Amino acid sequence: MDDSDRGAGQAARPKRADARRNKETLLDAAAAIFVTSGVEAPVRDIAAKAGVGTATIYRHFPTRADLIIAVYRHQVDACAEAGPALLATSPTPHVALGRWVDLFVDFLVTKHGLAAALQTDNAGFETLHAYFLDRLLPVCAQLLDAAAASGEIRPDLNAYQLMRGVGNLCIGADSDPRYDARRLVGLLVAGLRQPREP
Amino acid sequence: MDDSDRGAGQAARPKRADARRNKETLLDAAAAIFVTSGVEAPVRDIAAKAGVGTATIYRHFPTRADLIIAVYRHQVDACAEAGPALLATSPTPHVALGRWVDLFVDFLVTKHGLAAALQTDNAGFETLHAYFLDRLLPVCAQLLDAAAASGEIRPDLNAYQLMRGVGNLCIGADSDPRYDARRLVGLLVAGLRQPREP
DNA sequence: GAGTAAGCGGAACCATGTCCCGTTTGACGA
DNA sequence: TCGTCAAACGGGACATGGTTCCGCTTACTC
Repeated sequence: MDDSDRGAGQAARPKRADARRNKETLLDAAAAIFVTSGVEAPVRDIAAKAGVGTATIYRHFPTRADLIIAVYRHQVDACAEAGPALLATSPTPHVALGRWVDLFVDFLVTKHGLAAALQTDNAGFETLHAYFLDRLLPVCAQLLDAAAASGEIRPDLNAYQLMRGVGNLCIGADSDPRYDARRLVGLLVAGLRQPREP
Repeated sequence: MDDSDRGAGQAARPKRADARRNKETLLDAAAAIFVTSGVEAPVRDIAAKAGVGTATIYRHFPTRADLIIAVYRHQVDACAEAGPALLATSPTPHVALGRWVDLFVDFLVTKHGLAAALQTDNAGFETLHAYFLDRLLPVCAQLLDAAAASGEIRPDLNAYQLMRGVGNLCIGADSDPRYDARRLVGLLVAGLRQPREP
């Protein structure tokens, strides 16, 4: 599952061995740089760290979003797969939703600048936004529907808005010790709860 | 109250008439550009619109934050002043808090890119962040304290976190019809409510 | 009306994203 | 093993946008 280029899917794999090696090297370099300088680090820095020219980055990852997606794909997948599992093992759907959102928040707040990149309307990041949505929105919707069906929460907020809200709340959560995104997200999810049956 | 340079405070007023005129012109131009291109619009665009050189902008407004603050100062002041008034005229402190937050959200979502600029950690925007905090945090704290004192909400969230949360939720609220920041903020404030006395 | 310094404009400089082009090199058939 | 050649490479060129510098203009003072 970690040799993403080989075989399945419509992704064409590079023919030359050095190309594949460079792609790996770039992924490692990018991951390292993202940790220290955030996901908006200069392209040249990543290229330098990997010991390649800038064009090589663009050849393998046409947009920055492609690079970010490639670096975090496994973790996003893991988050997506955790959804149904949580639903199955949690006492109630609302608890499952809360746990899953916590997972998502933990992922986001540890990736310097990722939450901001997700929400920015700069060109070139729609792909990133779209990827996250594509991968996580169905999971979120499933949890939300289950919680709504059980009557625990008000049924009138769609998954998209919840995901955006959570993502937004995570912006800048690192780099500001006074701000606790988990807390705020917790309040937001609490606000979802059905006041009571009248 | 609209000739901000004259007289009071420690703000030095430009001596020459053309300088004062240019400052006004720049404020008008910036306000117009902000509406169409957002608060991150290129400096050259604003200068061009005002018919001045770029250096003139930097002479009057050393950082972009200074310009943004100058453009929106009146509206921020109005929002700050509305706080105590709402507290006095609303049925309960929690209602006052909700109304005030709505006011703030309405302000933010109509200023393209302002919420994002407030939260970005790019250098040069700390001043902006600081100004908003300086002006609005005390008001928010007053409302929050009143609501906590009345027992309507849990008392353990400070005003800073609330403001950041609200600000964050407003990011990108324009430019995405599927996302309704007012709604999400409403849920957040609802989540603040005391569950019940046990 | 002349002197002077505040203020001005725009060119210059720097950082960064993006693209192009001449060169290198891995893959493969002879 | 060696020759061929297109894939892949590197780094320089270009575009954009923020910031600063410098020679010129002009509003104020006397």
